[in-house]
Amino acid sequence: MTRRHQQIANDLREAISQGRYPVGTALPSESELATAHDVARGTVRQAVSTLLAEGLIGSRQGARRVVLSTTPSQSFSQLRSFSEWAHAHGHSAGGAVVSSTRRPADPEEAAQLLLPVGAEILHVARLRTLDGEPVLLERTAYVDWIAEAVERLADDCESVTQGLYDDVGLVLAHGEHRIDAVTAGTLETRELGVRRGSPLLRLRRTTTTAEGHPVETADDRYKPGSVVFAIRNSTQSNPLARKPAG
Amino acid sequence: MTRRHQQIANDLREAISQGRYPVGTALPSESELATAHDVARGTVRQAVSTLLAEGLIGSRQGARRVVLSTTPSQSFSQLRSFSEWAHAHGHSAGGAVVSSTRRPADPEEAAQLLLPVGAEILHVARLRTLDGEPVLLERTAYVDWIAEAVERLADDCESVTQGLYDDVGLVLAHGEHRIDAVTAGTLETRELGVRRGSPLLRLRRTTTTAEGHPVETADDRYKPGSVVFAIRNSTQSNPLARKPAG
DNA sequence: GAGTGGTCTAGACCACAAT
DNA sequence: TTGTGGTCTAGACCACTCG
Repeated sequence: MTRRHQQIANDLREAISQGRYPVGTALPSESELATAHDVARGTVRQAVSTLLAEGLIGSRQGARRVVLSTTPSQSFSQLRSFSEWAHAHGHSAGGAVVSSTRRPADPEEAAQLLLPVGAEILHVARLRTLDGEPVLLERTAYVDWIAEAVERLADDCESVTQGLYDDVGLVLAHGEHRIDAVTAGTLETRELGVRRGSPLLRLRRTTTTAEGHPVETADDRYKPGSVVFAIRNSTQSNPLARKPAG
Repeated sequence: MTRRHQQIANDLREAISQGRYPVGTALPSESELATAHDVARGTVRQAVSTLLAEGLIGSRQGARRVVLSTTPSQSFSQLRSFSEWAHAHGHSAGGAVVSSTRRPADPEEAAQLLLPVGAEILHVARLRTLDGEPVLLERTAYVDWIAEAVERLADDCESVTQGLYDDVGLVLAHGEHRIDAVTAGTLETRELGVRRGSPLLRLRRTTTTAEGHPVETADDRYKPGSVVFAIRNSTQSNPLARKPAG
């Protein structure tokens, strides 16, 4: 079932990406859109608010909404799942488990997963490839109630997210991400084929279910030049934060 | 004037950050909040939708809203302005102009600023310090209609954003950011005091006015260990995108 | 001053979750 | 079955922008 506000948002998104409203131009007014789609004004407002949150348009009281960008941002699942993201861009994704061990959580992992220090977790290191090229080394700590399902996955499983959904119906709904740069260590030097000491883009993330229960916390290190992270923000919606390192 | 929905959002944000609703617990229902604040249900929904966008809470049809995090994210102005961010964290910010020249825009700058290649821009390199320590080398290209105001700023101007607002009333409203990792070059080696070839966190950003007119495009390179970028996202709101490098 | 988006109300019905 | 959030309506008033 597509809701009316979704339909209106889709229509606008498509019109923008097709160039009917170039960057800098104004969108039709709320009342015009309401009349055109035969809905109440509130429904139109709900539709444009999603485009606002996506950073596609800007809004100011008294003036018509303005197009800021023509390229929509990606879905959460694409951000979370390496393979889903790769496929959406026409690349093939691969993966291989480097190591898989159960051990007590270190203080950092315990804090991220809301567990007591020393609680048992499953630690998995995976090498991910894009079109056969290694681009990413991923170290993940899983909470124990999902550990068995993770261990049942094939070593070269292409999509961990999909595998866990198929097996136990797990749906990941929220994520917290921290991005910084680090130096390649011994493991990255060997697995990613980079020089020792070269820069890597690091993404640390903790993912939770819809109820807010932590499932995994990961440390992903990207080979330089392979991936860029992009954010649009504004006075009206601000997802990105700069933090002191720690 | 604080709107009623803002007041409700502030109350909830404060209650969450004070631990009245720990991570994982449920918020009161919409109708309870509506009764408690003596407003219509729509007003409550507007309030909780801002917390949803901030990633503080999660929401599912049929179940009460759940607290995901107790730490609010920062404002857009803090992200844009290095000095404002520093002050909010109890640090002192400094700056010094390394170079300032007018020259034709290169293809990358022209594309970001929606200018023809070769149009004149003002290029400024600045070293930014945190508590006296150099942490960031910033190269910015400004469009010509703001160039004179930028040149009027003091060389050790602490906040460029504030200076431009005071001088010509410029307000920056939207930003697009791309994050990756690069290797320190000659200039960074000298100014940031890092070893040649060491990793730097790079943030490239383009900022526009509320109307969507580009004002500046910058390339900021952070000393490793000085800052981390953080993002919260979910199936319900997704600001961050992963892009193939290019 | 006319038009626009921002706020707010008071209702209605539906889809989904919990029990 | 009951309660919850999600959708939608039809109106009202206000703050702001722009010609």
